[in-house]
Amino acid sequence: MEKQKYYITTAIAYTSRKPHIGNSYEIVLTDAIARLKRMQGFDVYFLTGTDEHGQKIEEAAKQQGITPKAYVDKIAGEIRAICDLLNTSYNQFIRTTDDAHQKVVQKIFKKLYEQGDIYKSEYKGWYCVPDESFFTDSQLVDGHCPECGREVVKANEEAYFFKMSKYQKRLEEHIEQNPGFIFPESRKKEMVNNFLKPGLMDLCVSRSSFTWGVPVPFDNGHVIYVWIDALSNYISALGYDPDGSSDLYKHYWPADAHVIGKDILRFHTIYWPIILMALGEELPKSIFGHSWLLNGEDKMSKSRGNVIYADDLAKLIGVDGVRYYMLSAMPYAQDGTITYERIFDSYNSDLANTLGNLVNRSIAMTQKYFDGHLPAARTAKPIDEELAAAAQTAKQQMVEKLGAFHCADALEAVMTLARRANKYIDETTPWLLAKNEEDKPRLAAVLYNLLEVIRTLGVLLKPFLPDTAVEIFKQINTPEEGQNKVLTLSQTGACRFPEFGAVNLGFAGHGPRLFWRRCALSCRCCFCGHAGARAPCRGSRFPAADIRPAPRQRPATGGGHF
RNA sequence: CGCGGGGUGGAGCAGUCCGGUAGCUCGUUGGGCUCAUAACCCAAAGGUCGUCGGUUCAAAUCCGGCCCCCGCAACCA
Repeated sequence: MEKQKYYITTAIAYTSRKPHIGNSYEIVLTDAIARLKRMQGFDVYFLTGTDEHGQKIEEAAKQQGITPKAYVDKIAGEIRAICDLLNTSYNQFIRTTDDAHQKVVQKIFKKLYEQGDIYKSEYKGWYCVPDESFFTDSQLVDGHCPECGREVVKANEEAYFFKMSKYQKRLEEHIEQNPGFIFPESRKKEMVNNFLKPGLMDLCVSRSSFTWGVPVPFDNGHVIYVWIDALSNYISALGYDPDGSSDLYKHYWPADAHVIGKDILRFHTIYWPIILMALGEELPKSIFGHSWLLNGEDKMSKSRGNVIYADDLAKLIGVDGVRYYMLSAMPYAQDGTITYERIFDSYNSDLANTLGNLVNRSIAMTQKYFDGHLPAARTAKPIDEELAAAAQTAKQQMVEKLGAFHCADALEAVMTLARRANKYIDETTPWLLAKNEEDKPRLAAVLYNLLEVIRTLGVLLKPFLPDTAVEIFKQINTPEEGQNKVLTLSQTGACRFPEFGAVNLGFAGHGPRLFWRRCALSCRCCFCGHAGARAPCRGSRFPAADIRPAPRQRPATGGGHF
């Protein structure tokens, strides 16, 4: 039977500057979903990339005295490096400066123009002469230029417009008939109440005030503005073409999920579906507007000086440490916060104490008592079934929650299993069993069950912490087929492990390898290394990374997203 | 009255749709254990679930008023 396809995308990141950790959240979240879907047997295609045109970039490049292309090449490189650093499993990284993309964008624009959905008119607004910039009514601050505060003059600029209103009714019907189209629900309400209900204005889809963009194919001096340029990436990447699309496109479109930030919801839930309607293409199945990761109370920004970058953080707590924090600290539909103290606490208590220590102590006992090879004679007891049941619950919860984008809840379900396993150790007291020869079969069973649960944790962690999962499998010598299935209960309710015997440790004599070492930092608030024990310091935030990073990590590189 | 979300023990969250002993993680205190990473396990303290009122045998959960916080309110992306 052919696999069911699943096409998921992030927004493409704007290449204006190096992305901070809040920006990087999106691709990690999307990656977790993509990995889950692959585990579930879907034929997944995961797209990400960069949005590289526009006035801001043109200006930024000018300031640095380089060409826009050189500028975006550099930033796009940084963005991609961060996506790679964060171990995200995208299938394609599209750039809006790609030739193929630009050609498709031009074709789309032409098609829409020829069929009458795009028309030429005037963009009425205000012009700030010294800044050489146009502004709309709503952008003005007290009737003055929002950037310099000076007087603005009325100005008209020739521009192309898209007839949004023409498709409004169809879009409203579609949203109504497809309850899962926009989620979370609160975001959908915002869009419907703020934009759809009052009625859509036609959208200005070209600019002539700057040149860094895809040229309008039939009108010199105009470039295609961000909407059609950037949004089209989702189809151009697959090989959409008004004159006949590729097989890849036919196979994967429509997208199953667009994962985007709440700030660009309007473009994805209104403009984009309408563009697709005009093109006669299917609409995406769902659009998820995620919330933001904030630094304490504030949005991260350079001017506030509170920016945290994923690559810096990874030097301290490893890539999976960063992923773990992002994925566990974000509530479903509310903004989450990142502070050094919270990073420190969640890292130590979840990854080091609960998970890392569980793996470490279980393997250590297996080696200490059996030289790493568990004998076949094993005695089961009823309590084992509780452990197996906990594993089942964890699996079911993880799949259900992550599938619904409730990522933190999904991870919590996995950690709950790890905690249950730690408790099981105390309940079964293997160190006492080890003292009597006649208890050896029971001891073997206990340790086996632990290793099975650890293997299960490895499987369940794959979407979230891919490197950690691999490390777990390696440490307990898990064969390929054991890396996908979690343990199951037999019909009689007795504990039955499908890969019984799979965890025959192959490196007796070696100690377990610590991989989530507890961070013993002197400063709890900002990792600055300040010596005042637990007292908060007022030192600079996030300086050098010389404070005992997690031992395993990838090379640190640049930054990523929008 | 523009629209929407939030206000739950010290901190961060779940629960609210489908009313019925208020839950989880961290932190704190006391105890246990010793396989393990000053870890793990157990127990306890700590909340009138923003506020006022209503419906109900019963409300964190339903209804209404009010007070705070946040997001959105179209061409910066």
